[in-house]
Amino acid sequence: MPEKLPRAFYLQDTVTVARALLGCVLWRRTGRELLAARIVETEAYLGANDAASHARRGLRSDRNQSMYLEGGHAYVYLSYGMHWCMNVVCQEADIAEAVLLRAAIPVQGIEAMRERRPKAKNDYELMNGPGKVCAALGIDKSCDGEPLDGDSLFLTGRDIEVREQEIAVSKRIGVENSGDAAHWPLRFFLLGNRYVSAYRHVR
DNA sequence: TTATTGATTGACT
DNA sequence: GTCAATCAATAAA
Repeated sequence: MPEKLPRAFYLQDTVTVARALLGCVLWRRTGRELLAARIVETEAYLGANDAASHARRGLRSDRNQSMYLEGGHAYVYLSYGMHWCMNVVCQEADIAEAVLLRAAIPVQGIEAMRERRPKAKNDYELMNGPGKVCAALGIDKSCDGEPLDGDSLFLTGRDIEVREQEIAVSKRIGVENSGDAAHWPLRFFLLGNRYVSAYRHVR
């Protein structure tokens, strides 16, 4: 079992964390199952000054309060009233920056993932979207605010090499109505990787 | 108080 | 390409 990422990892610049998370592995234990997924797509959300963030203008609510935790915790919220999405919280407490996990490759427990994602017709559809990552791994409200070095939810470092030139950058998805922030280059993914979301647009 | 809007997904034309 | 599902947060009234 690789080492869990240390707390200091999450206190780096949030864009640095978003890039560094590519290739890292997210682990989820539910009962006797231990599931693992390699992250291949992330998006950075930069707190109060980011119009696309749930914490824009310093907004606080029951939903987003875990964004204000110290780096190294999970922020899990319900998207469109239906789908859970998971963020990795960054920065010190009260700085609401986070990285959305948008896509991953199955590493362990793929059969359990297929059961949780019956609509996936092939392996690259299991977790090629933020709601699908949470569905496949059984991540829901119970994970919100949880530390990322615990027993049921944790992250370990890269188990593959990732060169800087393999990291592609684009604007974020689904935030068109956020003014200038809609165009900020804060989405990061592995170039040409079949498991990323919206693959057809960036092949 | 009511209306609008999503950090999405999947079904359908 | 279009659109509905479904609900919490926010904006508007």
